[in-house]
Amino acid sequence: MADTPSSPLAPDAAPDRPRRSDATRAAILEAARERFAADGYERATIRAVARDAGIDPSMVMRYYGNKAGLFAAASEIDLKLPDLTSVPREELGATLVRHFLDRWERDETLTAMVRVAVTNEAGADRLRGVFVEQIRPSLAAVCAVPEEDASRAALVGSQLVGMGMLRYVLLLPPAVDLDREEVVSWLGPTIQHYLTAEHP
Amino acid sequence: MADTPSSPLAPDAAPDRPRRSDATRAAILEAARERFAADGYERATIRAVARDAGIDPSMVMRYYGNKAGLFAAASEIDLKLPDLTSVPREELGATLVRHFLDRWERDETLTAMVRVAVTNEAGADRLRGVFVEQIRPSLAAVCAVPEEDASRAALVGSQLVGMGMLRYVLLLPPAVDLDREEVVSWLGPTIQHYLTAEHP
DNA sequence: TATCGTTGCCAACAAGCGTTGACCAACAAC
DNA sequence: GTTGTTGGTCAACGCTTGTTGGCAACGATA
Repeated sequence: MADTPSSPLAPDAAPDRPRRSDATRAAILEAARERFAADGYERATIRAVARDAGIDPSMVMRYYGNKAGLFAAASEIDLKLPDLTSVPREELGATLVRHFLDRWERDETLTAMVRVAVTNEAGADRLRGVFVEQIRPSLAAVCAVPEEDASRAALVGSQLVGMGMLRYVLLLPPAVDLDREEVVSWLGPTIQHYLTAEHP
Repeated sequence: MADTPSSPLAPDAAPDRPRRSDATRAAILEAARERFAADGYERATIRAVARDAGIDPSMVMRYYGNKAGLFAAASEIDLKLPDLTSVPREELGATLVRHFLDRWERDETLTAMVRVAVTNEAGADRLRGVFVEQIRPSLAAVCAVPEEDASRAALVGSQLVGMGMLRYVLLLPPAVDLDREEVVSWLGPTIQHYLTAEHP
């Protein structure tokens, strides 16, 4: 469930020499991200991904091993969270909200991750991994009570994920209609509070 | 997609006389809620629901028409939101948070709805319906700026749904580990603010 | 030019799905 | 006691899915 099929190439220590199939691989990944984002894990079929990418389904299998491997590759994500210690303390909340709105709107990876995570255990693992490896450490650096970093990060995450759900996944009209800076000015202080308050 | 198959009984105006099959129907619904909650729409198979209920798959079809009808029946929910106008104004937030934690923990209906809504359009409709018909009107009665009732409700919903996602669906450890009153004392003021602030 | 790994297509497989219709047992009404 | 209705099983259908293996064209290397 967690191996790297890559391709029948050099068995080891091959520092990723460019392959003739790189364009195809990229097309597959892009199609996969779109399908996973639109349909979730089960309804996103390998056949549909292949069709979108303009190739045969068996190519997807060759390059990514199986459906789980395809999702693993398509859901790799680096949130690129900024170094929060160099952000003016009173702008932490707004900065984070803006960053997440950006990340959510740049491509469909986050939507795909959430849609899959909700009904697929491997997807849920992936999302928890993002939380543990990226969100939590980044927030810990500026958390008001260092030993509460996990729960504070969970609170921040709950507000950000919740807005993402309503606005980008469920497409609830009043959430979609909020304009960007409106979201920032509402959620910013909330995040700020979860992060910097000494006590609830 | 939106008819009521019920059963081959009186064609109309039959005020739901008890049927001999009521126990079976209830068993099917309970099994369905569990399966939808655990697996989402696609992976929750009619065969599995029938197995859990101890009957034949074709019974599910007879009583609920098809899979969509089964979900429609299993996802009927009344949040039973209290009349917020009779809640002391400064306790609005805490009251709402407690109510939602209760509702989420009483049975698996909410988890099922969220799990399905994320990958199934009918499920998403259902959840948006709950928002429009139950959450929004209830909150509108106490909204600080009446003409902003939709966006305020979306903000409140985003925080509540987000915590529900992390705590009951994704089972993110630090969100699961928060104890109840801790959640109330963090989210309460947030909800309170979204609801009663004149301005972000 | 001959070789060999790579890229791609095609056809098929086994399994699982939602759904259907025929059929039987128990009950209720007359 | 017969008859019609209801509750339930069984076996099958058509379809889609993930996945596999064989085979042909291509491109670099020798």
